[in-house]
Amino acid sequence: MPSELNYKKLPKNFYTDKDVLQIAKNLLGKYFVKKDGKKFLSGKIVEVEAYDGSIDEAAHSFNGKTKRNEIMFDEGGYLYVYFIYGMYFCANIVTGLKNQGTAVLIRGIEPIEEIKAMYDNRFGNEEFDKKKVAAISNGPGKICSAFDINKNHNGENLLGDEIFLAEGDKINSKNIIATKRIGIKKSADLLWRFYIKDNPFVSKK
DNA sequence: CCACGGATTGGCT
DNA sequence: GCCAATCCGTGGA
Repeated sequence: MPSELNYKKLPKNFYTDKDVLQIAKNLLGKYFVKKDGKKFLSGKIVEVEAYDGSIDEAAHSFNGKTKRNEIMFDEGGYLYVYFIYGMYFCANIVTGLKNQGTAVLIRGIEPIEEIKAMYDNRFGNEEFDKKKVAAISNGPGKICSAFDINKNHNGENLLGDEIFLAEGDKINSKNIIATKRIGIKKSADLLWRFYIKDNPFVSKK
């Protein structure tokens, strides 16, 4: 079990030196960490989707820069948080070079540290029900609820100490499944969703 | 088990 | 005014 002292933060070039599809796959197995006072909420990334505004109509960046999506046009290493369906937030990792408009949506996380704190963020301070653990963070809106991520975290620098990514498990490429992305109508046939085979915190098969 | 629809706000046509 | 990179409860098989 890792302690916060052991987190080895990913360097800037992790976010900038490869194309968004490669970075999406590389993100699987990495730790997502959010500082919460003296504690660190953390989990392992198990499901992601790539978005590329240069060729992908589903990307928020496809129609150019706006106030909402401007962080997607910055260089890699920032958090892009958007509000959806009047109720939920979703968190993305911005990748690539300035003005590229590429990012990776985090869709599934396996809780690692402070699981009860994340459970309470999701369900309130109710009695712990083991059967609900799988529902803590197996979806993009659920992740933001569990980690208490909202519009205030849009633009967060992932090289800082509030929210960052860290080295984690090495995932064998034969255990990475590629499928169509969830819940989009445009550019729907691209196989740009990647997840770790058989992990219970993947949102859908 | 699966399919369907309601919730509820802000961004952009 | 339309509808979205979602989630959850309901109702039927």
